[in-house]
Amino acid sequence: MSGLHTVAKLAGVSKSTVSRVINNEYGVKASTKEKVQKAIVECGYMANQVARDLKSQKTNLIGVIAPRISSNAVSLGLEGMADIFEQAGKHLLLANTLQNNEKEIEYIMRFNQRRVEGILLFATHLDTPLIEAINHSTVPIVLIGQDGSLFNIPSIIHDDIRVGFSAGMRLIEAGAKNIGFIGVHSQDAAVDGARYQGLVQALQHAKQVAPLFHSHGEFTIESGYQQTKKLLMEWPQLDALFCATDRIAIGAMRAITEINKVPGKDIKVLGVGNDELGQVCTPSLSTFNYAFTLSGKKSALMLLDLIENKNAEVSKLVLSFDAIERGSC
Amino acid sequence: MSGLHTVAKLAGVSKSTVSRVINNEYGVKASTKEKVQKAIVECGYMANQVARDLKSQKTNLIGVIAPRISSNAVSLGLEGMADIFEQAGKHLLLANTLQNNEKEIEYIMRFNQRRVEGILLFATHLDTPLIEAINHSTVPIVLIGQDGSLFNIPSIIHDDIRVGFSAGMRLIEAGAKNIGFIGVHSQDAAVDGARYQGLVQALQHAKQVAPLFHSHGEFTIESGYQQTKKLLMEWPQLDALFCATDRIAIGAMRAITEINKVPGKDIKVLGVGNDELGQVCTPSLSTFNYAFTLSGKKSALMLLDLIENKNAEVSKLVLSFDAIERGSC
DNA sequence: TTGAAAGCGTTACCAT
DNA sequence: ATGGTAACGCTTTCAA
Repeated sequence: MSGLHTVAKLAGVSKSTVSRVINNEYGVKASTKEKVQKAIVECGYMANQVARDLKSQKTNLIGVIAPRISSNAVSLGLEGMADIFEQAGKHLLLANTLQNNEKEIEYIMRFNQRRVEGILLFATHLDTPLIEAINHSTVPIVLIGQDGSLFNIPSIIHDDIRVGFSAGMRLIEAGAKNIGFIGVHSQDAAVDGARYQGLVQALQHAKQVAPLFHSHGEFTIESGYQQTKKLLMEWPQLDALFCATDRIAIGAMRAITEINKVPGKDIKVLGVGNDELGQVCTPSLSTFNYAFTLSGKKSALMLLDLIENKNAEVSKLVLSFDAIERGSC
Repeated sequence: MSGLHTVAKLAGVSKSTVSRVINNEYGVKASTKEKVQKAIVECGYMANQVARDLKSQKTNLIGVIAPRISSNAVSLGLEGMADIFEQAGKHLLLANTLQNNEKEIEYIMRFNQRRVEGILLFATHLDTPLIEAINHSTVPIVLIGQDGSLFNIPSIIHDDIRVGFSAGMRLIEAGAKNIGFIGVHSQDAAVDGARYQGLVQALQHAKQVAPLFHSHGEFTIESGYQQTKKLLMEWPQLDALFCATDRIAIGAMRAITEINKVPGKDIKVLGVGNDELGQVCTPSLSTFNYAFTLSGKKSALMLLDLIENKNAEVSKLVLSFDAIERGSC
């Protein structure tokens, strides 16, 4: 691939002049400009962004680290941030960690080496090694999905405690007395911890007995199904189930249906996220609408702000949600 | 951010020596190695990959261009390719075009400027400007979802004609006489064109009348719903519907249910893709399993092959599918 | 075992 | 209006 040098020789001018033509700078005679442009097409010149980045000390690159690209929260979030960064002229460097915590840390380092201007991190946990890795990062990092504000990490989160609280209130209003909770792994402070806490607070607030159980599993329909199957045996008095995600809730409804109980009648079910799956299943799933696309946009804007003004104007942003009333509660 | 130079001064050695230590090269005295390593941590040195890339003329970067990140086909495909590239030590540069054909071409150029080693392009069409852009690319490009083999563009495609044919046969065997087709936009030769063609061939093969209609719309549930609503008025004799995607089929089933007909009984419905939505809806959707994750993996492998051995060993790869029998047919 | 210097492809400054 | 040259941060060759 030919460089500036080749073009210069071909056009009989200096590299400087070619550079000026390429960058549309003033002070180039029209005739030489043409000569150069002809030479450019002749040898199929294509600017080398790597060299430019080195020279200008600016890459226009943003790193994104996700635990699972194909999940609803991530793929919608990606879509939102891609939109913002596209407008800002930034390119996206994407890493899929498959929930591997070491990879997460490795990519923070690799992206720093690549001189990205900032990193967006979809998090499903937040432990000491990760916090340290984030603190060691030269470039700003915005956390999505976990609250890192205690450690001075700018974060975009959903209102997880309040969603748990609202869920509790909705179930109580629907007449539930024996409420269970199905979460995910316990390291996930947002999805597993906060949503459960909110539920507990609602029950206390309404002077009801504490939740029957707090079960832990995966983010999948299958996991929701398997857990519920067992839990139904164990807790025959169960009359309401709050699930940390819609997929879990959908699995739960299948298990409930299988023992000839009716979700929404015998056992109320509530999910979180407003996954499209909940619209088409039977009964349709009552849930909470989480603004995933918006979380991507907001985190992108926050990161851009952090990149431009080195000091953060906002250190934490809590996204609201809407209750979605459907068949299961 | 401090560079090799700073470390060198701090350790009292030359840049060359520091470079050797960083890259674990032989021939550095243990004592100096230690000195250097101490200096490295002291000034928080972090290798500059941009400079390395420029020097080595190698970026380990792969560009991915997609029309819609959050779609099933793309997000699963991304997941598959991310896995392969991670193992190969490549990083992913991601662009979301939102179906904007010009952006597609723009990103092919931008990625070339960034000196990516190859590009993976999820395509929903293939017109002359795009073909030319691909031919002008210095780096290899693999097409996903459209057949570019006529133009010598390496492609990974699904067996779209055969899926249409199979759909036709399935519907005929189920007793259908009046079959309609709902596709997408007509520029999508794979999803709209090939799947319809296959259906036509099946009907010919079985000596049945041609499809009642070939309708065009979007890739959404809503679009499937709206189209079907109209089509049901227009074609009261309709007893089977082949939809180019599962989402369209799900929308169609809703419209059918709304006029008090039963999908799978009064009107057979078949989709394509095996979206999870089809598992949970009622009736569950009969469809064809498309290997989206695999398409990502295969395209990644094909691209890597193209990057290493400049000549392609395989120019086109057609992925197979399985029939999924559920409630709607 | 170590260092000096060239060079990767740009841009920017200083001359002319 | 144009050219020469240094510099961005690194690797690599050649010498010492």
